[in-house]
Amino acid sequence: MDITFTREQMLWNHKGHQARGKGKSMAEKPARERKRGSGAQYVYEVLREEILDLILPPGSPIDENQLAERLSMSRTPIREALVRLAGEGLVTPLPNRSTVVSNIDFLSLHTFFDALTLMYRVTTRLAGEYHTPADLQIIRSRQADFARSVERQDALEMIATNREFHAAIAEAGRNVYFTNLFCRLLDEGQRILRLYYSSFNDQLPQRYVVEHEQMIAAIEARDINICDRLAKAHADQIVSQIQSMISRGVAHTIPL
Amino acid sequence: MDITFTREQMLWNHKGHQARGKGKSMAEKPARERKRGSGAQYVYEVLREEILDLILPPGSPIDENQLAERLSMSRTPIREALVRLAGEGLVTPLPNRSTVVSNIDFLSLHTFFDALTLMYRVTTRLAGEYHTPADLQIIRSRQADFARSVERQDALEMIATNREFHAAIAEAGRNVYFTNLFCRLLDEGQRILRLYYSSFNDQLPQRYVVEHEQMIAAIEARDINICDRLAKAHADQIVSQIQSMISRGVAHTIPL
DNA sequence: TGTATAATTTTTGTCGACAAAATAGTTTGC
DNA sequence: GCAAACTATTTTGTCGACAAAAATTATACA
Repeated sequence: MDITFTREQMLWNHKGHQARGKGKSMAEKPARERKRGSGAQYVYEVLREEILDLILPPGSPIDENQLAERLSMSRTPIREALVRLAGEGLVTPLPNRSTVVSNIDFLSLHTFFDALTLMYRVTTRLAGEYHTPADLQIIRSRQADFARSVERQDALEMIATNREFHAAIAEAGRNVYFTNLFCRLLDEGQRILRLYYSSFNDQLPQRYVVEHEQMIAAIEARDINICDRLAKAHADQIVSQIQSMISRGVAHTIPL
Repeated sequence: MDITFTREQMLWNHKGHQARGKGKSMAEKPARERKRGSGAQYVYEVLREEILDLILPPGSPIDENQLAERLSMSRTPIREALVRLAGEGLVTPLPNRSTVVSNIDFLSLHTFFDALTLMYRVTTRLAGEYHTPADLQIIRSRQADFARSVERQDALEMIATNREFHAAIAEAGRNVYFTNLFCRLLDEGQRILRLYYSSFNDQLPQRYVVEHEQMIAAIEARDINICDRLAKAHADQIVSQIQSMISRGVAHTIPL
């Protein structure tokens, strides 16, 4: 039940929407004069964003030569970026064949939801325990960003700002192991949500804003039990929304 | 409070004990005639093992040229392996300077223990939920290996077989996210335990054997509450042993 | 003698090239 | 007309080379 795309759909996505987003120029970068050592990092960031935004849809092959030409550098830093992305599971290298963007395995979603829920709980709990005033300030700022995108009914931005909000909470919990896993899960979740983002414009986001506020209050009060309960409720809410999106089956980025 | 080594200690470790273990030849590999595409994988495995066994101690720099010569291949596959290891946190790349084996951060050990304990619990719990008879067979086999190494009082083998036992339980839980994190934590734990393995020959391992048996029984009975409780007790036991080892401060691989 | 500067060596990050594998395309046989 | 075998092209994995950066050594100067 992996999601797959025909070659036409892939090309549609890739060519047609390649240069949208944060005003990237077609030439993609002035070419020469990059800082030494920043090459692979840059490729990594570009690819990561395109994968999470589904500009590179699941299953699509990544052509090293083409990328090298587009970003005007040699294949070496591109390969390094691909190895890193493979380590994070965003990309799957097929031996002696092209590397492809990892598929979204809908059959193992319960596994994903289990991990996501537990990480919601444990990071919020730890944030209640270890946060500093500076952390709270950042968290509140992220929450303001999220509320603004809900105001605007911008589903895509909601997904991104929601991610940043919870990532900030995780940071306040000060456990790299949990933060790393949680961010990986949030990334994976972003890919799934992007598939269904047109369903994201209902009454639920407003509820999320309220729940976020409650979580902030619980964190500030350092009441880890309430943190845990709120996080679990929030996670369950999100999980059931994703599940209902999937069962309704309105994937947005598989058009035509 | 990161652990550091003088250059002499590093050389002692590296040169003196490099070729011990599973009968690796000094030449390290027949050189030519490797399968295409296996190069980086091989380097990865060699480095990983040497890092976990502290043959390459924390903080020691990894010389790409030297490695390339030792394994008789070019720097390209070596760099790929290093990127992968960096992704797993076993190695830390210093920009424009050599990559070093990641330090063990004793100041953040509580963070490590938190994550380890939670993963012990959740993987055992999930194993109770999702295991198959085949899983149980593997788990029992790993437990037999562990019991044998306790019998032999071989502390180094205890560490390895204990790792495999719990990894098998995690596999039975069928959640890649948890399994991945757990294995990373077990690897990190292996490095710490190796530092103190001489303290590992007391009465505790026998107790671990018993606790393992109880966990197997709970998994087989599919009683996830007992699974959870036993896993927590087991984790607490191990954590407190490591803490007492550290407070006693008898590091074995920092000799002379 | 000690310290700051300059020259030298070592090491990393990137590049272009090449051979093994796989893919695509063409020819041959039935 | 279709399938199998062969050829050509594309693409990956690896290599050696080179330049930028850092580390090391040598030199100048107080």
